[in-house]
Amino acid sequence: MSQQRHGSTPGEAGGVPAFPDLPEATIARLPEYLRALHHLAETGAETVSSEGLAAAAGVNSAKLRKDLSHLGSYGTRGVGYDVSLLVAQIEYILGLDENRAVCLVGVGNLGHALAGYAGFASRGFRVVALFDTDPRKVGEQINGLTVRHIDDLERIAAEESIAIGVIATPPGTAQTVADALVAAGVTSILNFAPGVLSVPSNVDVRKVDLAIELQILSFHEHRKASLTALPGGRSAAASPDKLPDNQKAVGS
Amino acid sequence: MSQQRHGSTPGEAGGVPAFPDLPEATIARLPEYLRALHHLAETGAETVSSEGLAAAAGVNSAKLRKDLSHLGSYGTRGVGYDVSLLVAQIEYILGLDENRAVCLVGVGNLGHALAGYAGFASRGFRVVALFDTDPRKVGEQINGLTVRHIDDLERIAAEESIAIGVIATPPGTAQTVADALVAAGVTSILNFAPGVLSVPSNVDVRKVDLAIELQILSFHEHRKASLTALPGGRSAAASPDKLPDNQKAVGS
DNA sequence: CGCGATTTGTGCACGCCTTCACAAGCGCCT
DNA sequence: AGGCGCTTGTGAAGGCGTGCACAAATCGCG
Ligand SMILES: NC(=O)c1ccc[n+]([C@@H]2O[C@H](COP(=O)([O-])OP(=O)(O)OC[C@H]3O[C@@H](n4cnc5c(N)ncnc54)[C@H](O)[C@@H]3O)[C@@H](O)[C@H]2O)c1
Ligand SMILES: NC(=O)c1ccc[n+]([C@@H]2O[C@H](COP(=O)([O-])OP(=O)(O)OC[C@H]3O[C@@H](n4cnc5c(N)ncnc54)[C@H](O)[C@@H]3O)[C@@H](O)[C@H]2O)c1
Repeated sequence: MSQQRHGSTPGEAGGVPAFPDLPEATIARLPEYLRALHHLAETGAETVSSEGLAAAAGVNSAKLRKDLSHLGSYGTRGVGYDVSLLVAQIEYILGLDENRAVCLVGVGNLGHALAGYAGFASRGFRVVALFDTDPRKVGEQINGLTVRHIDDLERIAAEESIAIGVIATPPGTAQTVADALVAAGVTSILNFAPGVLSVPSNVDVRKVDLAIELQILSFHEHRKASLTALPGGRSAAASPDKLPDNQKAVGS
Repeated sequence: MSQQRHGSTPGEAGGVPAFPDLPEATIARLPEYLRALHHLAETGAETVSSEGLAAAAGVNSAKLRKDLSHLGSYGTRGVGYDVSLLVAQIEYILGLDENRAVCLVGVGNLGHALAGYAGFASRGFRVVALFDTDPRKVGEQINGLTVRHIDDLERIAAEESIAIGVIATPPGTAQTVADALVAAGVTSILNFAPGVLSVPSNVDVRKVDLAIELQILSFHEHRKASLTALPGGRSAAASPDKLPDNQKAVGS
């Protein structure tokens, strides 16, 4: 896609793993590997083979090995990967050891659910602030956090060093909120409102759109239906796949 | 306007547009085009240029044209695309004219928000049933729907011809729920629980994982930080991009 | 100490996707 | 009618990602 291209930086010493520029597709899969590894660690496993980890993460083992090789991983031939070492490696690469501060804007239906979600904390993030404009919402306590007015965004973002913002407001106000986040120094945005955000090139935006996911599924339903309706179309037995075709990475 | 190439099924007559097999990347973008088109239609526009629509959808105009060409679209050179015609085309391809029935399993924090989400209905779907196992939840009314016990899934799914199921239960029960959905005849699943689902090959699964999205953003934060810290790294001015790099498609 | 079993890391080929660049088509204006 | 400007549709090229297949490395055991 766009940025990387610090290509070499040959002045970097060989000891510390510097900063590899991984393929987008790879970094999109690392979180899945990480989750699988945590699960394995809980079961007491100390090492995993690429085959085993790949199965747990739902990918091809060759792909997994190539992904891990990109981050100069330490596996042992004949044995596999050291689980805790690999966890540490991936967490480092993803920057999860920094326990990043996240703020959430829009405490409505969806925002309320997100604010109470335990998955944030357990996966390396701290929700440190909630914002809304609705005077009935401002002041409300959710999960130990007080909902603030969005006018306080800039001040609080600076105080808490917030780098990531989540937008859960109606579509019409999403761009305004995004602008406010950017002005407050946020450089990564996760957007739940349908629509395209325009932000400076140094800001990353990822989007989650429920309806899009459903529509993609709907397409496949449509396709499946038209296949079985066709005389030439082989029935279900025709599918020669190995994996239940998902979104690739995403990247989606 | 030739448009053939739905590969096989040569017995197909030329009149009806048959069923083109679109690239995955293309179908992942169609919903975004559709949303942009609806927005344009509201503003009264009757036609759009590929440039204009591409901007509204946040993609490259060449990519948009190629995508539309795949579905044998009706554009007019020198003029652009007829908005309402294109809307109809895309809705047909995505199968949205069938107003598909969707069920939601797991009416907790997240499920409650989803059940009340208006975006389902406005984008081509009907939420026709809610399921849970918690006796305190079963019987509850949400948005005009009664929460049913999951044991009723099979019966209701058959009655309502439910083809799409949404999973919003804890991760530990997601596989069980998926199995139940499959047994009930559901062939498309949208999964919000972290983890990998295993399903028959004729069932499509898409996954939405908040934490993964955040972790990908975290990676980019990490990368950006290490760039500015590096002596050789050009500052923000170095980025030569045109679009704020997002997840691709696909991919999710 | 050597051998075989096992598993990683990767060179390579292939296919998909993206992007450029431009000819062909269309409407409008003169 | 003719020409001109605009926009689509697409051929071609390049890049990226995937998966195969295998050589290299490591361990355990005899
Ligand atoms: N509810 C869902 O399940 C769901 C699912 C997918 C996507 N979404 C999307 O997520 C967004 C939120 O959905 P919702 O159902 O929670 O809507 P909602 O109306 O319940 O909540 C929106 C909240 O945003 C607040 N808000 C409005 N403008 C604001 C501003 N400028 N700054 C700060 N806060 C502001 C409102 O006061 C309200 O509390 C919408 O864009 C929706 O399309 C929702
Ligand atoms: N809350 C969020 O914002 C959020 C965000 C991202 C992902 N998730 C994921 O979504 C899922 C749901 O999250 P939540 O916060 O709503 O959890 P929750 O505990 O609030 O809700 C889970 C619901 O599922 C029901 N349930 C449990 N087992 C069931 C079964 N076998 N059949 C039917 N229903 C069953 C429970 O009774 C409960 O009502 C989790 O997997 C979570 O990781 C949640």
